[in-house]
Amino acid sequence: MTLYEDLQWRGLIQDISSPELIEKLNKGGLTFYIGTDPTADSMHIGHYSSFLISKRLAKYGHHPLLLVGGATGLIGDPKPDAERPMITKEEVEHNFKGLKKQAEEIFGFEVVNNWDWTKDINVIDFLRDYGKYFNVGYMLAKDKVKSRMESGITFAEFSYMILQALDFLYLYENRGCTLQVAGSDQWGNITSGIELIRKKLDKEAYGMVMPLVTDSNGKKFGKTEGNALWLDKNKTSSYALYQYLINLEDSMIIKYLKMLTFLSKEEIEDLEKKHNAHPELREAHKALAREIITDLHGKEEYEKAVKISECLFTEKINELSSDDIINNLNDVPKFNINIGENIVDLLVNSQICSSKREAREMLSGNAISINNQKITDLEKVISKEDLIDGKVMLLKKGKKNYYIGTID
RNA sequence: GGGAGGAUAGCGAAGUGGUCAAACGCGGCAGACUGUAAAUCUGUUCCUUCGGGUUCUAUGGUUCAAAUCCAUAUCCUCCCA
Repeated sequence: MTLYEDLQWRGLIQDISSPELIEKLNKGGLTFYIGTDPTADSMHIGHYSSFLISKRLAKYGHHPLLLVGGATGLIGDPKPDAERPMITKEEVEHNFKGLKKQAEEIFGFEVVNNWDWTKDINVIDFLRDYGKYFNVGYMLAKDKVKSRMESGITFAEFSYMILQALDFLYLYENRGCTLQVAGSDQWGNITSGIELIRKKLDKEAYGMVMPLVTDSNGKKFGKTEGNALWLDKNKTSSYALYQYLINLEDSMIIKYLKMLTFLSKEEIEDLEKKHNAHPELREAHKALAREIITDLHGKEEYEKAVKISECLFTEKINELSSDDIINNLNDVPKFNINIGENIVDLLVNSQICSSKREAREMLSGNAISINNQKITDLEKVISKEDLIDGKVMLLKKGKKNYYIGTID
């Protein structure tokens, strides 16, 4: 199977700028880049899904450059709905450092920063050297700009595409980079860069975009409400990641395996058969979790996550000793126990519930259990009897949120 | 600079003097069913010492009573210059 066929089979190609690219991809030897802006100090699982392409292409003999936008992060890529809030330069710098380190650790390729070649361009040069190549009509026709004409868009964000085009031009001229890869929402920005290169240098550059990874409801992969799934294991534990992956909906799991792992066609087809025969065994889910967590955090972390999950979600849970809990479940969220405290106060103080009202609601709704025993008594007071071996407490909220209580 | 319109809970959006802690939809959370899945159904979704308390951009005002009326400010959108 050629590279292009492989990418196609995995569902990773939404669009390419020219059919010539197919042959170039299959031949190898291209320098290409994929970028992101430092809007947070850690990447999340969404970044992983798109940046993974760098490893795929590298395997076939291409040269990846990872761009973290220290300059573009200060401006903000227009979102379809609303203007981004400005973040401070210090914040961007802080975020940049975090992302750079992560990108190097996880993907292992060179990281470049567009701040380096953008910071010294003055306004006049910017307008003459780049602005002169952009027709406003062309810019207005871009989807992202169009969708913002009603809700409003500032000149800063409007100009974003010029900055990104300039990046591509710079990398083309200075690093021999002829291809930019990104998620499909970047299509407009990529074509701007291709146009700029064509107009200024009379040279052909290429673009390729991947479809956004979404679930059956069109929701972005990795977007759990509230907290993102960070790649930094101190922000999102391997266990939390494992739980997320193992709980993905069945109908999407094969698609995810293709897009997010390096498993071969044969291996995935085999998993598909197993999955269809016995979906409740979640073999495909487990394979996905294994591949991703091992790649991100390493084998040990993965095994730990499996172990914790097995302890908590099988019959084993009733046989756990306090030592088992302390030694094995260290990725499970913790809280402090005060003997003599009312159960409602405990839930609020430990931030398991956000208010007493909610805590009472949970209790009366059968949602709370201690050491696997349902608690419904609002007046319950925590005593030594509630601790396993007098040391720890295993508290569960809902069906799958575990917390471990310890005494100081 | 002139004119018009707007700002309501996480989001979208009703409400234009009391019956408003504020309809409805989405999202969230929980329960049932299951397989730690999806779909579906049910409940819930400001805080509370369960008496009540604090909310509808902000500040002042009118009124027995304000999300609702008035004034000023801030922000946003559109149109004209």
